[in-house]
Amino acid sequence: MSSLSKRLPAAEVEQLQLGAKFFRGLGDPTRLKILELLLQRERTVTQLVEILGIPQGRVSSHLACLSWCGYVTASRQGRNRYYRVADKRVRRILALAQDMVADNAEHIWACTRLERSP
Amino acid sequence: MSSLSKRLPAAEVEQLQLGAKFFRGLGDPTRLKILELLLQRERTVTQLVEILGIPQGRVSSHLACLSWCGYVTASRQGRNRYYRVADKRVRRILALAQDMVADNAEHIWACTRLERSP
DNA sequence: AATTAATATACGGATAACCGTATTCATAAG
DNA sequence: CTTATGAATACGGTTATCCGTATATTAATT
Repeated sequence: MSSLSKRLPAAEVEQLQLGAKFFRGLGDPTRLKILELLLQRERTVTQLVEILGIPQGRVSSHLACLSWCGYVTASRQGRNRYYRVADKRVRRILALAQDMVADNAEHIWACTRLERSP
Repeated sequence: MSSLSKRLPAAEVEQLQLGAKFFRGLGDPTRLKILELLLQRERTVTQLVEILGIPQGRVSSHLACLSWCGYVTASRQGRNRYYRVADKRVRRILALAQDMVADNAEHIWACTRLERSP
């Protein structure tokens, strides 16, 4: 429970949780890499496994996550499943973020909210 | 360890981890609400505490997180500390996301990668 | 200097999310 | 119908992240 429920309307809290979940979909390096690869061209799970070098099940799980959030879609073709980026806005969001990250790289590492470096 | 380290260049993995961390900064409903409030106008910690109805330490922690990632900055004024959004791009990212969320709301709830609803 | 107000940090517990391995499901080929 | 290939799901362990409460820091006020 987001602890916001006390003072904020339930409907608004729900919207915020939805948004947060959406961003958490992008909050994993493997998923970011997958999106990057799918922005180049559509690909099958096996192709992604080869490039990423991680277990097939893991890749499928990440793709499932990306799919629920509306970042990617898939289509069958024989026994292969081709994944592609679902929405033009994905590219824009990633570009904007990359832009901001470039300007703040050193700081971001420190963001653990509690433990600090020294 | 992101498990990508095997096949991808270390420098690229680092970039991806940075990007992921950046998005995780937005992956919390309280922090999204704080950003929304700070997009309206600058505010002190106490003001945010009043609106959000959560412990002051919690708010400060979230602000610290947002600050490390470059989303907000602060300035002293007497014994108050005024926080404001640091970058125009924040508004654009949030708007894009809200847009996409609106189109995918039902799906996003289901994104737990493993456990499914039925 | 001592006190108060505003803000920041620390700590321990609870939950979510990731990982690797193993298994199941689906489609096509023999 | 059986086997093999591609993909999805399940499970247990580990780490990250959030929360509440408590404490420390900073600056103004008396």
